[in-house]
Amino acid sequence: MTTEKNDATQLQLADFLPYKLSILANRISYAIAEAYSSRFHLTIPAWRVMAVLGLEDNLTAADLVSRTAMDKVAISRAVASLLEMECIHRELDPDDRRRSLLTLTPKGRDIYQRIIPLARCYEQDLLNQLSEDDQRALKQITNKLMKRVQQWEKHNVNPASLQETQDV
Amino acid sequence: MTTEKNDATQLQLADFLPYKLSILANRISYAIAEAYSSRFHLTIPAWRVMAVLGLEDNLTAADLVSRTAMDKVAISRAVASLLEMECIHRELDPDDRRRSLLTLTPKGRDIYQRIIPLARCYEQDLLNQLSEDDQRALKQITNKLMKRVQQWEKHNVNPASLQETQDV
DNA sequence: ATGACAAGGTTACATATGAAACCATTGTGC
DNA sequence: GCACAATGGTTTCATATGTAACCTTGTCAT
Repeated sequence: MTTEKNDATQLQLADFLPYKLSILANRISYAIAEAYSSRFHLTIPAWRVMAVLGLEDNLTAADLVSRTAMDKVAISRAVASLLEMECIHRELDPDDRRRSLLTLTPKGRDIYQRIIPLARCYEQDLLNQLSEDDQRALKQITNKLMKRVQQWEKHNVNPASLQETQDV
Repeated sequence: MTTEKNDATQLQLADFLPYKLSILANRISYAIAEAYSSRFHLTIPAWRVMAVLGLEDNLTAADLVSRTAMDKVAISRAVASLLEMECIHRELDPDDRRRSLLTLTPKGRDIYQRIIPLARCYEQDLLNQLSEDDQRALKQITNKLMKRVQQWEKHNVNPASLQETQDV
């Protein structure tokens, strides 16, 4: 381990938290996606839509947007592909014909229920690397970081100008 | 907070660790990228290349691949755009004319040194949300998780088949 | 009613990305 | 030396993604 200079004018990418998180998260997501895409030909967005519909029926595309943090174009495309695969069923909302209500088909539910244990298996394997304390800590830490990022986005400013607003 | 069923046949996306990490990391990266791309017109891959070259001169594209976890096509494109912006300089390696050696230009180094504090500011703002203990814990946790993901990739198998090999 | 504007979704376009084919150079076996 | 494999990098092509334009249906004030 060569201890590089770590002053303000240097930056070791491998020690830079945002970089580390990005690499870690992408590799985890990619590994899991590999598992279910090879078995069920689902993309990540399509799987996320199914995951939400597995918990709640008769959702609109807008509901999916708010529950998945994906934009509406991605939802639209994921829905289109799931319709073609006959994993979900769509019908117009009689009360508002701009909306359509989405539900898993039996086939979709079957696939859903086969992916769940797969996904949980990966997650559990990761959690098994951590002590109980670590698991609790990780949960708290990600929540804190997420809250802060949301503040960045809400205020649409850089952290320097936020440094006083710890109390928001 | 409606406490949903949390048995093996259901999955609350918002509580699914890989999903949370993915959303968190992407939003952090995006926010930071927004800051330097708007100021300096750099993409994420281009910035990563500069970050590495800021620490070490005369690297080849292959060196960049191994130091950034990006594939060689991404490196090639980032290098091309940085050359056009005159942020880096390229010369053939006299010992092996397949290789070329990359170095920041004065202009590139200037931009580099203006991005560093910006990047550190965001990172520090995130770390400021955490206690000292949390910061240490996060570092350990990400290291542990990363090691495990590398095992997944190395063995090219799903975690079920790895569960005995905690000792690798 | 009716015209302006908002909401739900889809389509079109421009850009980003990755896998595989490719070109040039170097190393290797004979 | 000379075929042939391996290495370093770039280009091509097919796919993925985001932004903006768009179409349809609803809402609201007049």
